[in-house]
Amino acid sequence: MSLSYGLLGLLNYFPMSGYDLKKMFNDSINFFWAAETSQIYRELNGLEKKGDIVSKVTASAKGPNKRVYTITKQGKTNLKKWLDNPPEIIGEDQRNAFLIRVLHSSQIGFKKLHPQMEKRLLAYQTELRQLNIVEQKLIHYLKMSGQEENLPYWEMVLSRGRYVTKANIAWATETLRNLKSRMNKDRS
Amino acid sequence: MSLSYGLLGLLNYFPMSGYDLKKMFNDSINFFWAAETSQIYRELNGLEKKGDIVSKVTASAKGPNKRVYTITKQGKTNLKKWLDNPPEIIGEDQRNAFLIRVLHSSQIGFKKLHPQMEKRLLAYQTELRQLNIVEQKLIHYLKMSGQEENLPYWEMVLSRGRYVTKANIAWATETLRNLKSRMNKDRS
DNA sequence: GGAGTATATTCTACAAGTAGAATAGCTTGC
DNA sequence: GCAAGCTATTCTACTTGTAGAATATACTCC
Repeated sequence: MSLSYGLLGLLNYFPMSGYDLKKMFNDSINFFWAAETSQIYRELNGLEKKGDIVSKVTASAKGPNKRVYTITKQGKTNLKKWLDNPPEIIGEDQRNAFLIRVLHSSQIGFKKLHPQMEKRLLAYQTELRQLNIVEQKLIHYLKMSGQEENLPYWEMVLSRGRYVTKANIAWATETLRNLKSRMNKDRS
Repeated sequence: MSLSYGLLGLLNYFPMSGYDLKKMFNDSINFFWAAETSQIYRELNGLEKKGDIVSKVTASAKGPNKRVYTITKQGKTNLKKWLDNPPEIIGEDQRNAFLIRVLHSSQIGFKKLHPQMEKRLLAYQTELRQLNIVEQKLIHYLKMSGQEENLPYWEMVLSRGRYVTKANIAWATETLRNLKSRMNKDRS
């Protein structure tokens, strides 16, 4: 549900093929919602069947023909309706496989958890740098397509990414200190 | 995969029925991994078929017979093996339906996003309070079952919850200010 | 003109998650 | 004794996500 509206919202910027959409998706929504290519195409099929988008095969500038999807009037209405009617409990999945590992790490001990946490910290730091790169790309996208009105909303989402990533960095840093001091105690 | 090891790790504390497990899960892993009852039972079937756990029907203290699952030697080995061999990229899903809404909210405008954000802030604040309650419950669980060695790991996970929830609170607070000032500009 | 790369979509199979109904035993209180 | 409520598990149907193979066109550089 959320994914298909995420895609529909992007198609509301301008018509795109599945391929284009996937690329745009990778630089944007993908930061808070993962999706394989095959799933994106499946969602597009669903949206077309539903009547929220229509498609037309068009020559590509540099490749085989592509199927370009355009949002319909119904699609625009449905997008707004969805945005305007959030469920009582808005899903915010905290699904996090790493935390399951941490939780059960008494089975391997502080010493073996430490390098895993170090790796995680590096990943968080990379993520933070990525956010800045993505921001530049997005501003470019939006200006190119006369979508500046969307900029503030993208900034809100990016800001959230920074807050949470920084929190993760702070946590990992503190936990590494904690792990190290516990490792030293174990030795004594 | 992650879920089944999450459950296996809990069963490593002491034998439990699916029902008990679900209750314990709700007060712990559920904070960073959601699962329906039906899914937990399905995972238990899978784990038993695989040989990581065995079950035995036992009289219940206050209800119908229950099927109590016990981790096997193989299960303990597999749990450790899983913990000791994290994938190169450890999954940390940021799947967040609310951010998809924010991203596309130019379609409804700042004014309609504001109350949604307020609601979200309240949810974050509740979450923070919940973490403290859960912490007390968990300490109780662990002490009751002589699992104090696991306490530091639970504390790490809870600490992460606090960091991220506080980050969300800070973000929502800032964004609400932002939305309000933009709403005022719109009026002019 | 051939190899490599980017473009572009489809397909299959399976795993995991969602949602809730259905069934049924046992206890407690009236 | 029976209704309410907790205990306990199973079942069905469906949706979404994961993973990657397969197919094919077109451009680019050598």
